[in-house]
Amino acid sequence: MAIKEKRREQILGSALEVFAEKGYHASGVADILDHAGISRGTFYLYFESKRQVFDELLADLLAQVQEVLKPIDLADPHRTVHQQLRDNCVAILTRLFGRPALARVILAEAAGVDADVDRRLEAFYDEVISLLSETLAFGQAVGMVRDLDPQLVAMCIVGSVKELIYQHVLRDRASVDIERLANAVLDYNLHGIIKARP
Amino acid sequence: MAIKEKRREQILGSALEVFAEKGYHASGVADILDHAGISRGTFYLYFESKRQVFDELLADLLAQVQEVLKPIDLADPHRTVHQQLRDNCVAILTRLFGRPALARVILAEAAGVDADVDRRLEAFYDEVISLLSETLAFGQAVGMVRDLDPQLVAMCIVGSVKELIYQHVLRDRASVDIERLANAVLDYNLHGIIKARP
Amino acid sequence: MAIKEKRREQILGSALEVFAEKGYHASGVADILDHAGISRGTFYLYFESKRQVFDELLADLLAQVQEVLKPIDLADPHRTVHQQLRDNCVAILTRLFGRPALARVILAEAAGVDADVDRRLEAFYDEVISLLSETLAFGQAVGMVRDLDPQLVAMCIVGSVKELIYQHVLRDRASVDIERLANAVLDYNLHGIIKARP
Amino acid sequence: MAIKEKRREQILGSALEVFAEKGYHASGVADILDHAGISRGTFYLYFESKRQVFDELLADLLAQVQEVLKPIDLADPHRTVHQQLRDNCVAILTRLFGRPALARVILAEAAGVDADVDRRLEAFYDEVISLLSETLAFGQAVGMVRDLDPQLVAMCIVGSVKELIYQHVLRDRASVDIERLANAVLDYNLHGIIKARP
DNA sequence: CATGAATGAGGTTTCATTCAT
DNA sequence: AATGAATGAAACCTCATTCAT
Repeated sequence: MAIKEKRREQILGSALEVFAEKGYHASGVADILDHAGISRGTFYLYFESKRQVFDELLADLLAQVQEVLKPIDLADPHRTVHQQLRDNCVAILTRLFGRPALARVILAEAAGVDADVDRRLEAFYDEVISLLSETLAFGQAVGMVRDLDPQLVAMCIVGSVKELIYQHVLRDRASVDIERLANAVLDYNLHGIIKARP
Repeated sequence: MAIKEKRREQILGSALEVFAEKGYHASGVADILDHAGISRGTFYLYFESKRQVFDELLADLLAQVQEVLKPIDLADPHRTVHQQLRDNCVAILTRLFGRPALARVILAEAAGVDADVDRRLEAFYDEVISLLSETLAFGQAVGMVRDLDPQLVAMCIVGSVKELIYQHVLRDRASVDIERLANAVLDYNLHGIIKARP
Repeated sequence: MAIKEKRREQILGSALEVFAEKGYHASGVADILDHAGISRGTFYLYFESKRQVFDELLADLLAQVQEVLKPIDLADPHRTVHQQLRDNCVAILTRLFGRPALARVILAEAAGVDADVDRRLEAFYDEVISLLSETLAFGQAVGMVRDLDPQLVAMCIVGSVKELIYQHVLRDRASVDIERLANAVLDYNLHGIIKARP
Repeated sequence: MAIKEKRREQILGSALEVFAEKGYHASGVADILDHAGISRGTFYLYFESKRQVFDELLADLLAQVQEVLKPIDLADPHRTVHQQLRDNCVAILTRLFGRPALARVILAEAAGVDADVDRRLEAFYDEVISLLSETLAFGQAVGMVRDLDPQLVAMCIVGSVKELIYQHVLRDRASVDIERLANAVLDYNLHGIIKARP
């Protein structure tokens, strides 16, 4: 049993690296096979198709991202809202830069794989945007957040984070200063770019 | 002469719609053929390969986007900086929402088509980010822009705009209120989300 | 009328050069068109197919060769048999080296074009071999020719001449010493290679 | 291991027969597939292209011919020069008539397949002619061979043998009297056709 | 007579998946 | 459980031929 699970993991790991390296369409089943050091037959003993492997990977990846995002608790006595936001930023950046392959696949390769995959990605981002949107609306209700369209701004926030990570994973800079990035994206999102009139 | 150019346009148009509809990999040359109402041979009379069609489309699309972006002129006596920024926003949104297929292809389908295409996209965004980054740095020099990392924030801005558009074309809402979107994304980028302490 | 015939000749000429240059299969109709400076439609106004052009060329070529070969007349009071043989050799070499393209096509490109063409070539060589064979048999009857199998030796003779020409056209040596070649092939065929015991 | 080699041989064998039967250009990969009783995919598992199959065949065939040709040893105490020549003739005729498809491909189908193939054929015949030419020159030096141009006569000899074989495989006469052919071609080449004056 | 854009059958090649061992 | 040779549907592309202008 455990051995079976191990094989699956091994194959998934190989697939992740291969997909991250060459993209889904440019990667043949043979590439995954070579990377994992197994034979064609074995692959289909554990997975139904190349597509299914990708599906499973994607589910994993999305779960990892979601796992890291913690809702903001205005009443938390130990950490200010700003600290919580910053922790969230650091956490997600840490996780994604800790597994650049993961980030590459989710941000650069997933789109365009398949109509199904596209729908799942869409659903995922929908959820993240919804969450953010609600958080923003709540922030408005308590007077912390400016007068803005929560839905639209939620999209913008998601986009700003995605692009920041995407641009850094793309150039696979091994060493990214996560703190600096977190501060930058947080500050940008909170205060914008214009210097306020004194 | 003119007829030849027309055919090319017709094929490119069909290809654009087909790629937007089904994605690059899921679209066969046959799909483009059917859509354009021409035969295999005709296609290869005008293009060398499916890949070349995509290349040409992409170049077109990127050019259209770049064409619309106007550098900010601080000394313009007729339009304030804010107006210029807003004009840019409206212009790019108008162009992309006016051709949703275009937006879909550039934002959702292009990545993962090919290593070459990926490089070209990367180069394109590099350029946009560089431009923005320089503009921000200049803004800082004249005291309009806050203390921030121009490079990183440029990425964030690009991401926020991309995602906003992406989310709207994805759900192909025929009627988008461009004014509202432009105002939202501009306001977000200028002032962030947090209500300033009075 | 005359103009029509001229066009045909022009196309045939172009086809001959193109086929000689690149071979039948490697030459597209387009190559012939380009060489002749005419358009696709025009070509099919004068010929039914690429194949038909080749057929016509081949017929032409074979006719030219046959035209040159004169039967040996033992009773000719003006020229000895040896002179007649030598004249034949010189004549055929002159004609073929005068039109190297022609020689290339008949010797190197014709085989393998088509089952039909193969049959026609076969028939042509059959005829030449038969003629030679009969001449040899007659030569034996009058005591000039050694005891040998006329049919087999006819084949050998044809082969020796073909190869000699083939090897020279292949390397398209512009200047071939026809006299020397004629003497060599004639001497070889008459006396063989072994020095007779004195 | 052995099984893989066997498949290759099987495919090569089928290809040889198909090419011999219909010629290179008239044969599709499908014909080879049908003949071998395998599927498209299997073919491309063992060969990169139809062209490569032909290349390999041709190399094989040329090697077989070359393998059979033994240089003449004037000092051989066991076999006279005449015997050695005759053995060579018998050997090459035996090998080629033993595999008529081989002979057909090498003599009738190879020319015109491709510029590359043409070059390889040319190189092959060059070598054979060179060898023969040197042998003739040596024969002259020791006084066995008449006064003749070794290069040209070498071409003639090659041509005579080629044509003899070609004419016989073309009509695929299953039963050829190799002894008779060998004697005929040898006698022809040694002594020519003219009865020596007593 | 001439044109050249259009055609489409047919060829080659790829690759995810199966199955006998 | 594992293997890897075999499969064949489906993709891409070419080019001799046609036909509307």
